[in-house]
Amino acid sequence: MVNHSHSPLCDKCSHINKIFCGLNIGKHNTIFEENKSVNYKKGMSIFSEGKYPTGIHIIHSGKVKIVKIGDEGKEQIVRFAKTGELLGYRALFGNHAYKASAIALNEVQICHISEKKFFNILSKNQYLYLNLLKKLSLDLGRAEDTILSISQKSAKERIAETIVSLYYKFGHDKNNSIDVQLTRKEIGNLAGTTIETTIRTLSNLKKEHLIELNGKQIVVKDMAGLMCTAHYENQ
Amino acid sequence: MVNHSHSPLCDKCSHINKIFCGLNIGKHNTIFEENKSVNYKKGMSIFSEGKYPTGIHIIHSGKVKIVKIGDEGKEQIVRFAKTGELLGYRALFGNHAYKASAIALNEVQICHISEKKFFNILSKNQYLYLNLLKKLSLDLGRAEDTILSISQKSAKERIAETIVSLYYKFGHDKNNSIDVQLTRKEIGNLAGTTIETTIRTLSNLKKEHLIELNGKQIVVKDMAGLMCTAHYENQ
DNA sequence: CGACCACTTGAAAACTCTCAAGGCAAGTGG
DNA sequence: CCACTTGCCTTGAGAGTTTTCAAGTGGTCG
Repeated sequence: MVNHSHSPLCDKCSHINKIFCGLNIGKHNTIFEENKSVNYKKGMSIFSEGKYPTGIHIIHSGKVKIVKIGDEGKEQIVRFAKTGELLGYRALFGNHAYKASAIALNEVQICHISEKKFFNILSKNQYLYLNLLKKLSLDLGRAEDTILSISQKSAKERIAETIVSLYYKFGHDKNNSIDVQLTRKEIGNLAGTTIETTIRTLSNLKKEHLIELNGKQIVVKDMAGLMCTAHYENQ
Repeated sequence: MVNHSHSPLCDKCSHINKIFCGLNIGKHNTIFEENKSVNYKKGMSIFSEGKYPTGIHIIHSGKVKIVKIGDEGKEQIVRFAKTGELLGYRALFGNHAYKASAIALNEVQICHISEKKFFNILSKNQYLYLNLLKKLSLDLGRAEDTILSISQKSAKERIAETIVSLYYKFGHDKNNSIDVQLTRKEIGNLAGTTIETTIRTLSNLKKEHLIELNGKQIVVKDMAGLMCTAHYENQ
């Protein structure tokens, strides 16, 4: 299933990773030189809900969805992560099993740092703590925004909001086509609704000339209108 | 509005606060001796969405709800905090305005530590970082659980789940009466539903002999049944 | 070509919300 | 002490949204 490649060595991560960016070059090498990156194909899981963490993961390249499984096996996306982000540190700090799974959305390369090594690095680089605290704070803030949205907004508002979020999270090309490919089902569960409602709503947004749809590609035609529809407040 | 009392000195916090519990006695004094505790009456806000933090707050005693305000001014409770917990550190670490408000649920005493002093303490007590990371990790996990619940569960399931959560968060007396008084509206918005649906659902749960209602007092009569109704999985 | 998967559409059913009205208890002012 | 106000709780009924179920399309892959 998993392809262990001996190159590239993951000192490359040091350049793409915001959280580790302050480490000096010498230290970089000691962190990453022994680590191998691991490749995951679309749909493969990087870690799974219920398992125990053995360290942290750094996304060398690619996009990942963090999902939880509900009672009837229905998947719920709680977050995305992309190149340069850390995964799995929450379970490590919380000292418990993973409470969600990480699934590759496309071809993903992951570097793994063992728990021991990670805490060792932490103890020597205090600002890393601050970076992690900041990251967790932002994630928690976003999660709470999501709670607010799902609780109080209509399906249409939530889907419009979801599109805006995806636009900012994953970026877009010069045509404003969002740089991520999700199924209708995934968009629906991001917005906390069913696939049918998602399809109907996307259709409506298209009719209102707010977006354009080309298969899985979503093109934002009228960001202001979308934000207005979403009652979007936060960046 | 606010009653500044010069006693008790807040070194008392050191005993009730899990996050600061490892500080040695000498350091305790330097942290807390200059701080005054502030009293808040029920309904008063300790800090408000949109304002900028000047430090962190420690709940010396009492119960607090963390709320966000939705588009139409509708309140959404995203979290509770009680005696011994820290408030407002997220905005501090994230380096942004408060994204939610903290409202006293009953008589609350709060100690405030300035930003400067707080970071100073942090820099000298590395394990504090770990405690905070752990706390944030758990909060994020809980927020994501909430997202899952609100997205996938019915109103009845969510209200049953809310009762179970309140039971564990705030504790209960020997009769299994939950140790917090919330309005129907607050319970509803915790569960992500309206006051009417909340009332009807609580009624149904009572008819099914899962709970007993005495005004705002909720007594758990059949925890197993409640958990089953809620499809409750996590502690 | 057939199987499969994702997408789409329609119609009915179910759930939840909204609106309206009334009850009850506590607090206020005459 | 009583009328009045206020806030919270409760119930009913209809409206509205969203889900569910069913059916069908289109594209891809072996």
